[in-house]
Order: sequence, then structure tokens, then C-alpha cells
Amino acid sequence: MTKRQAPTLRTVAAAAGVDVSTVSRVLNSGPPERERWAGPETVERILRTAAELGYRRNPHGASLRTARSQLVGVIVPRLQDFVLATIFEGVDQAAAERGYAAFVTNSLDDPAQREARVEQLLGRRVDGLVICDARTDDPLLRMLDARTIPFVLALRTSGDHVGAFADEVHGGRLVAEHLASLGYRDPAVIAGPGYASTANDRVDGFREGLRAHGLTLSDDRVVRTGFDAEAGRAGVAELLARGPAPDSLFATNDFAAIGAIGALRDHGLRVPDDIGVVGYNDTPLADSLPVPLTTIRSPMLDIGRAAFTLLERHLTAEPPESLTFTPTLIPRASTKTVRR
Amino acid sequence: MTKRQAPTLRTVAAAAGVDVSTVSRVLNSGPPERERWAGPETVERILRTAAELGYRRNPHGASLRTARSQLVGVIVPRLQDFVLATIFEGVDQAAAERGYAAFVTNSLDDPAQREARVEQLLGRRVDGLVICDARTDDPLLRMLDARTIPFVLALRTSGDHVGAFADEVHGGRLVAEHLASLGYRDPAVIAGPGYASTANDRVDGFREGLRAHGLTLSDDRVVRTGFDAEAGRAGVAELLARGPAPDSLFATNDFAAIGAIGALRDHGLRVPDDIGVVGYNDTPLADSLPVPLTTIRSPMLDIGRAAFTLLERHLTAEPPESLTFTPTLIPRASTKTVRR
DNA sequence: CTGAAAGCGCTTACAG
DNA sequence: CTGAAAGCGCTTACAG
Repeated sequence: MTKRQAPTLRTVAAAAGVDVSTVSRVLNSGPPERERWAGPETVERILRTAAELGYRRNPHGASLRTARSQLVGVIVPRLQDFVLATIFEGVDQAAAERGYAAFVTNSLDDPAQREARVEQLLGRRVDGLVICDARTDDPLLRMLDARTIPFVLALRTSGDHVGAFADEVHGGRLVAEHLASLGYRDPAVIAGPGYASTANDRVDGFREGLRAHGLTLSDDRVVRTGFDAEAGRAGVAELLARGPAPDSLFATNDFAAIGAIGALRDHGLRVPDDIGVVGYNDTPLADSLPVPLTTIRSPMLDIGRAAFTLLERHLTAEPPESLTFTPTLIPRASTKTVRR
Repeated sequence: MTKRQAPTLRTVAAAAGVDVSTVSRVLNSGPPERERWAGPETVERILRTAAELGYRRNPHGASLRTARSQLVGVIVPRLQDFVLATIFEGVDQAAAERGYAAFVTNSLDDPAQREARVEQLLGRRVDGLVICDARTDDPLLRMLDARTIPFVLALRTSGDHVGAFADEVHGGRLVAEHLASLGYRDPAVIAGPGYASTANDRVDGFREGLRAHGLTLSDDRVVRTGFDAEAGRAGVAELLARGPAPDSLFATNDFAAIGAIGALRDHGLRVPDDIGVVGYNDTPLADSLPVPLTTIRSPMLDIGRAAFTLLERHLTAEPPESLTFTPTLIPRASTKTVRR
């Protein structure tokens, strides 16, 4: 079998004995509408020849003509992060179902890197962007708005930009209620960076939930580090350096929780006997740890799928409204009832 | 600021007072060669106008003309897997540096899914593929060969197809030597699936390394599950169901190791006091676990970068030779000297 | 050194 | 219902 030249519209048209324009029209419309463009037997013949020849439309030709690439760009802090990888999978799934393809790229939460990556994506002529690394104050989003480039946010919010989110405040509240109802009285938080709305909202919800149970979260019980294991270790070091150990710990990410548990153990504190620990995201690991981790489950795949759907709506109709998903608490062995 | 029409070659040519072909030639050649196509002051003028207008070449137009898309497709088992996400980051980095863009997509190690994803990628007219989910017996690769579609492998090998790999046999040998020299005498292995060369090679190397120390690995000390935490749990369950506990465990993935440690603990076995555990990949987590994990570090980012480089060479010159990277052992607290 | 022309594969008014 | 033509933005022989 020698390599054949890929069949084009012209090839198909010639084989079917019709004009390329007819082939194009027939191939680009669905069963009902299709008959408007050609007689039933012509439609049938075109479809058959296209299939026989293995015709696949060349998207570059189409893009050039329509000024639409059916391409979207997704920008994430880092794909190595399980949460972001999952969101991208959601975007990619939904995009594929609608005939789009998605590029992903890392910003590393670095503004310069981010801008460079966005420009690369635009250089590739994506129709729009899904931005998963929005910042509480975000000049890049204002710039995109000024250039009227279509985009939606996912996961992290910024101002009133449209996107697909989880109710992070609610998530934080769930953790607070869980800890308070088990009898914990002196919790601390290891939160992600201040430029991430997710980190802020989880802490806000946590504080609010504690207050509802008559507890307060003082500033020295909050430490801002990051979302990974190393951040969890550093967070514990910082907290213990400040004074006596808390009786429980809320890490706003499962990986940070795992790092925290390791550091606590180095300090002779066992989970859950000496201190309760709660994570966030319900990573597959959470359930398989030596001490299974109490955590919050957030529908990350759905958020990714919804983000694409919003973007497509933005691209083809009027601007959509944001979508917010509700997280749930998954109690496990890393927290337990505390004797007062 | 209103939205301007994106400048094209024609816009630039008009503004610079030259023909589009001249602009194209100048913009597409580097400093030395550039002067061959236009006088120095013309070159300067073209460069300046293009910059002022913010010209960016439309890749769809170029692709149509050159039949080269400067696009590559990367197919991974699953992007949620840290190892694969890292390899993709390497491919993406190297691709971006060379003016290429990369699509990634999941195959979930499912042959049907895989084929569908490859066809989608080809439908997007990628110039070539980086395949990270090769199987020991792989009809898809034969099909790609028959269609003369350029591709390279990464991480997993298959037959003598070219790619960027790690010396997995060596990795397995390092683990065996480490355990043997610490005094462990009855190790077991929780390995990934049989269709993954990585899993097979690590086990082969392990067996070989043990033999060099006068130890043998019997078949009932090997269990085949997968690469994730759940696979680790299942692996331990299976091993313990077969008979007495081994004195050490080699899990061919850090996540499997974490799952295994959890399951061991459920059975009352502590690490490293009752049993030594070794993982693979040196995931960031390994160092931050309550009991830091002895593991093998493999240069995954380099493998990704190298895979792209090989693919580009394949695309522009003669077929390249495979590249193999060497892993190293990272000893940590999950293994210790054993008293005989 | 520079220009004019052809054509990559596609879609879409415009005719008939 | 179907066709012929124009043109999206680019590159590349071919002239001069």
C-alpha cells in the first residue's frame, strides 16, 4: 500500500461528478437540512464517495476561509497539578464532542510567562481561551477585554468575569462545620497563595463556618504558602514556630495536607490522635493514604466541561452566565471525635 | 481602542511599499540569510513596519501552502498521571522553542479510544505524533508505519520503534541492589500492567539485580496491577492473600507505593520497621510523605524534550536513533538496614 | 535584489 | 437543486 495523496473536496467532487461547492454544502449540513442542498440520490452519492475515499476536511483550508479555527486555548498554572489536569480533561472532552480541539499550556502563575503563552495561543489563531489561573487583580483579563478576545474563566474567579466555578466558600464552610461538630476548638489553616480566589474563598468560608459555631480564626492561625506538598511542610513549620500546635488543620489542597502530615509527624504529632487534618479536592490518593484523608470533593471534570460550553456559547451566541458547582465533604480517618 | 483587523502580509507590504513576496521572504529568514532577499534598508523597513503593525503570520495560511502545520500530537495514557503530565510539559517546551505547538490527548490505555484520538489528531493535520502509551504488541504502530505517518515513542518502548526512553532495566536493578545490600531477603513486586514495557523492564531489572546478589524472585512474589494508588492497595491485598508477608516491596510507581503503604498499615505492617518499600519516579510527594519514600528518579522532562527533538529530526532529516536516559536511586526512610 | 502569478483547500454569496 | 467564481493568507518557482 503506497501513500495516497489525502483526498480533497475536489477529489470527492470529481469522483461524484458534482461541483466542489455542492460537496461542501452537503458534507457540512446534517441529515435534515442536507436535502435542501441536493437531491436525495446526489446526497447519497456524495456521502458514499467521501466515505470510500476517506475524505477528511482540511481544517486549515476551512479556517482560512471562515476566520474560525475551531481551536481553543487553555491556560493552567501547571499541568502537573492533578486538579488542573482534570479540568483540562473536561475542557478537552467537551471540545472534542463539539468538533473543537484544545491546546493547553502552563503559566506557572507567573505573569510574564502567562502573557507570553497567551500571545502564542493567539498567534495560533485560537477562537477563544479558557483561563484557569485568574488572579484576584488581573491586568491580563482587562487587556483581553480591551482587545475583545473571547475568554471564560475556570476554577479561579476574578472580578465579575464569566466562568465555571465551584462554591469554594461553601467548601470552606463544610470543613469548619465538620471540625466544630467533632469537637475541635483551635483549628489552623494552611492556605494557597493570596492571588488565587480559591484559596481566599476557602479561608473565608472556613472562618465564617467557625463563627457560626462560636469559634474564631485568628490571623496567627492562618498561613499562606501554596498548593503542593512542600507548601504543606512549610506551612506546618511556620505554624509551629508561632506557638503551640493547633488541634486541627485545614489544608486547602490534598497535596499540601500530605506534606503537612509528614511535617507534623517529624514534630511528633500523630494524625488523627494528636491533630485532625482536612484536605481539599479528594485526589485519588486521599482515600489510599495510610491514614485516609478527610477532604472536600469538587467536581473538577464538570467545571472543565462547563467552561468549554460557556466559551462556545460566548463564541456563537450572546455572553453566557457563570456556572457554579457545589462541593461535598468526604469524612475519613484523618479527623475524629474529640473528647473535650 | 477599537478592534482592528489583524494585519496580514498584504497590510505590511502596502505599508512598507514592497511586494508581499518580499515581506514573506524577509520575515521568514534569519539575520544572515535575510540580506540575500532584500537590500539592507528594505529589510530594516519591512522589519520595522511589521513590528509597528503587530504583524503575526497566520499559520493556517502558511499550512495550506506548505502542507506543514507545525503542529504535533501527543498521546498519553492519562494526563492526570503526574509522570505523563511531566513528559508532556517537556514535549511542549521543546516544541514551543522550535515554533511548533502541541496537542495532548488521553488514550486511557484503551485501544479503541486510542485509535479514535489518533485519527482526530491526524484530522487536525499534525505533522507527527509523540506516542507515550505504546504497547508491547502494538497494531496501531504498525498501522501508522503502513501509512508512513511520522511518529516517535516516549517512555514506553515497543519493538524497535524509535523514541526517547529511560533505562528501566537499570532502574529495577538499582532497586534490587539497594534492597539486597540493606539485608532484605524476601522482596515482592507490585508491577504495572503487562502491556507497558516500563513495568516489564523494571521487573526484569529487579529480578536480574536480585540474582546478582544470590536472591531469586519467584512468580508468587510478583503481582500485576497498575500504576495508581488503588493498584497499590490491590497489590498488597493479593500478595498477603497468597501467603506470608514479604520483607520488602518494590512498587513500580510512587502512587502505587503510597497505596501499598496504606494497605500494609491496615494489615498492621509498619514501614520501614516491618517492611521496606520502594517506589518509582520520585514524585514531589515522595519526599514529603510521613515516611519519606525511597524511589528511583527518572528524567521525565528530558524524555519529553528529547522525544520532540527526535520527532522534529524525523520530520526534517533522516530517521534519528533512540535516546535512553539513566535513572538514579534516591534512598529515603522507607527502607533501612535490616538485622539478619 | 524585487515583483507578479499561481495555487494550497475550503466556503459562500451570486446566478441560473 | 446545482455550478462557477472569488478570495481567505500564505509561499515559492519563475522572471527580470
